[in-house]
Amino acid sequence: MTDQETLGYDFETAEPRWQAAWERIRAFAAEDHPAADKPKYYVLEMFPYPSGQLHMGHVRNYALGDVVARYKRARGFSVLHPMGWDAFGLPAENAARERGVHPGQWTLDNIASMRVTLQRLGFSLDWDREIATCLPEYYGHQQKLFLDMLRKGLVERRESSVNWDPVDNTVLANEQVVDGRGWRSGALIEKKRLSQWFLKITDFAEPLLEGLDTLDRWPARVRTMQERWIGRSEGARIRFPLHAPPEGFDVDRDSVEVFTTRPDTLFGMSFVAIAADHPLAAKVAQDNAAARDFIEECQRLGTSEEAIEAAEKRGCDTGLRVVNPFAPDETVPVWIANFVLMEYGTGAVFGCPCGDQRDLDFARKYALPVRPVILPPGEQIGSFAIGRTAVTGEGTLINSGFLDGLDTAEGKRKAIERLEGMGVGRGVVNWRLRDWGISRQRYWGCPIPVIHCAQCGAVPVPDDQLPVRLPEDVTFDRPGNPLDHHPHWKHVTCPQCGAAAQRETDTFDTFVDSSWYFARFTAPHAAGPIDPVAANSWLPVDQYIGGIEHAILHLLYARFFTRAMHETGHLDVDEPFAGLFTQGMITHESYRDESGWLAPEDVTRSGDGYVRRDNGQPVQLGRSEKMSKSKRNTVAPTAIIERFGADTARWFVLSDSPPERDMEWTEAGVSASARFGQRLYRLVQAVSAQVPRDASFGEGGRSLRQATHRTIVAVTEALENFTPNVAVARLHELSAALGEAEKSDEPGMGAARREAALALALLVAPMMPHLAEEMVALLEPEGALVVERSWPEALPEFLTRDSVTMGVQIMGKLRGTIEVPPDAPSDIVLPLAEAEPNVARMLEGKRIVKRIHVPNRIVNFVVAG
RNA sequence: GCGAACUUGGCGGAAUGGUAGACGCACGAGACUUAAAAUCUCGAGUCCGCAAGGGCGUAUGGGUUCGAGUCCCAUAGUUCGCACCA
Repeated sequence: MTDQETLGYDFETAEPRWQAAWERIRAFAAEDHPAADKPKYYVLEMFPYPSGQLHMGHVRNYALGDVVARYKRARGFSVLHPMGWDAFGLPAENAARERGVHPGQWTLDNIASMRVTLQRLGFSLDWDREIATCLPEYYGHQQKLFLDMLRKGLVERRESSVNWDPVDNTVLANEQVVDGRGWRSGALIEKKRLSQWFLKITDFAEPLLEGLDTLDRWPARVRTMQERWIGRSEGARIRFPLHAPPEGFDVDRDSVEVFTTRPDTLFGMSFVAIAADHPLAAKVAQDNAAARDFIEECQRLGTSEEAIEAAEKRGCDTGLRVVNPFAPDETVPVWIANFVLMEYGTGAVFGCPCGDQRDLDFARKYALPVRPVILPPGEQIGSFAIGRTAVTGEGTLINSGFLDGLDTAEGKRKAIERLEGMGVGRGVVNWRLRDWGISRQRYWGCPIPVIHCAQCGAVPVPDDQLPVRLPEDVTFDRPGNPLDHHPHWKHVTCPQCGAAAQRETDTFDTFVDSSWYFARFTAPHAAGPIDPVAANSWLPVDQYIGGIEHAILHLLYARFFTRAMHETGHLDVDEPFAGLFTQGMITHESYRDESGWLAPEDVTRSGDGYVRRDNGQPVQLGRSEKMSKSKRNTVAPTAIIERFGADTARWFVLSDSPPERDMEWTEAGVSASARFGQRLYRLVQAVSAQVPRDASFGEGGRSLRQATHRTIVAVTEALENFTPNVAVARLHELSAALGEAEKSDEPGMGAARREAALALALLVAPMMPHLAEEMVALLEPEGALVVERSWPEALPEFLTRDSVTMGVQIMGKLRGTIEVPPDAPSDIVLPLAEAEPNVARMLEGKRIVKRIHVPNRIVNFVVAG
């Protein structure tokens, strides 16, 4: 016997039936422009990468978005809720190399099967607006956007470093570098300089930072993370001339410019450190074998900041010395250090061991001098010494010549003033944010629409030749970029002079694809990239929903791109996402035995533990963690839909955990959700069978009506607050009240039950839309579809309470409760509280010092003696 | 390493600074049943107590407050991000 044969509600036939009914009336098609008589609401979930199978994380993400979309539609908004595919990327190329499938075919097949799953889940999506970034109908417009930015001066070409695998002769992504080695070849990777395209996001550093203040419906932590990422800091650039330069070096030409946020500590400088890829380091390395080896070693760390920062702090003395402008008699050594980043500031820092922990560690390691220049508050100048801990806070400057006695802020000001007066430095604002390198040496991405000509340089592909299409006939039988190997694709003539020229064979970073898709959704069939009228009327996205892992890069790139599209005349908005919600992961227990990880369907509960289904042998239970293929602790949405139906899957992912937190997937939880759906159906069946449609309310049923209308308020509030788990709890309570009412023969209870049943149906609809339709069809067979109905309204007369229960505390500890009328004044409440038997007993022999009464909430007696 | 966050019964979690543990899961007892499943009813943080009631309790240690899960400081553990995964 299958699960559903024992059940009353047959989701297997009902779900497709209602999906067809919605389709028939095109219930989810958005207007080209939001209807004039309705407020607009654009709800968007981060579109998926078509990896092959929809996973539970997607179900949670899209179920959340669908709750918002359906709720807002019921509240009378003109809703835009589209879906598409982030379809370019490395996994398709990996599949091509590993299995010989063409990346395009692999991707389109994946899209086809994932679309079916999304549709079976019954999401209220406007499928007419579907886009896939790997199709020329999408990426051609992206090429146009890029060229517009190029013409506007927002694009630059310059050199930067990549991870190079010398065995596979290919560029590796950071995630393909494992412990400094290529993931396939195992070769030690090297840094390699390549000419690449950059989008000048740093031009927008200030507005991107300031714009964060306007995003009041973003999680504070995401705003903080972006703020830190952009990293505005005030400080100084200081130029140190070389002291007694060796042969071939020049005092000024080879001087070192540093950026510092602590110019006040310049008197404590004991070394200067430069990045391994600093030009001066390269120059030193020409005839310094030790430096050469050290630089080579640094390059093996790869390009990821994480690897560089986590590595042991090491350095190599170049033998050069520079002069401290504040102490011209002193010179300090110049070191190459593996913790200095070329990308930040000037690629060089001065080391003040007193004021910076990293500098102090470095100085101790290489026996460099440590001069105390900051006196922390409460320390005495005579006894203060620096041990293993630097003074990273503020203090009073000491041993610092003209800065002596000043505090940190004043010291910075004076130091900069003096540096500027001497002409060796100036106060500057520095940003941590770096320009966005968008060139990728890969096939499965959007071609960069540029032609390289020996005479004319980098020439944009003329607009009328767009899109530059990816060639289909490519091979993956050798490493490197197939576009580069292709027999004729890159060989073209220069659009300007007609001479033989070469196409750019790099493609865009896939983050470019996802930086404007929300705008394309507003007019997905427009002839140009963006229809400004549609974009300006639908944007910004009112509610954007996705994973916290995108808190920085994707969201920052999209914010930048929107500003860049504004500047190139494609739209008039600056911030793409007015509201942001970041949802947590789905986790599951993991199981293993000596043969390795086991899938949930291979194990079963037995007593206190788990055993294998096939041989009954006990299984070790691992902790609950993110569903992943490697741990085999995944649960396929398709399997759940088949066994329990879409509504159960949706209900479960929404029910237990607050959506921003991780949620644990459990078998018991899913079946509980299925049971609740059946319970609702039975309750409504009973009402439909027992209560005539024209039953009148009369005097009875007030308590059920109160429960109904309070639930309407509570569920509405929960959905507005993005806490569907709380809505679920309140709906459980209303269903319990409705079940209880079946036993009552109060006159008027029938009508109250009908009212409760209909409210239940409408309130669960955003979460379980198919079941809701079924429930309403039982109650009102000729009535409108739920998707055409508006959200229920609570009647105020049922929201008032007859009495409230208040806690009574003594010294903040609960000693009893009292029943009082709502909003009862202190002269009624306090005597009642004091008279409560247990309270009275505890108050005996004590003197009440203070009586605290918070109406409807609490009474607290402070006592003495 | 740096940045950001999270931590409440056996489990998921609820709680405008005001009765901690709503709601659900798992568990136990009972009803229905030839039996099981399903369904329904009741119970339950923990310790002491026959009970009434009391002690303790929201990761750990401190602080602010009449009152702290909630605010502040420190510590621990876990998670996310670190610019070529998406």
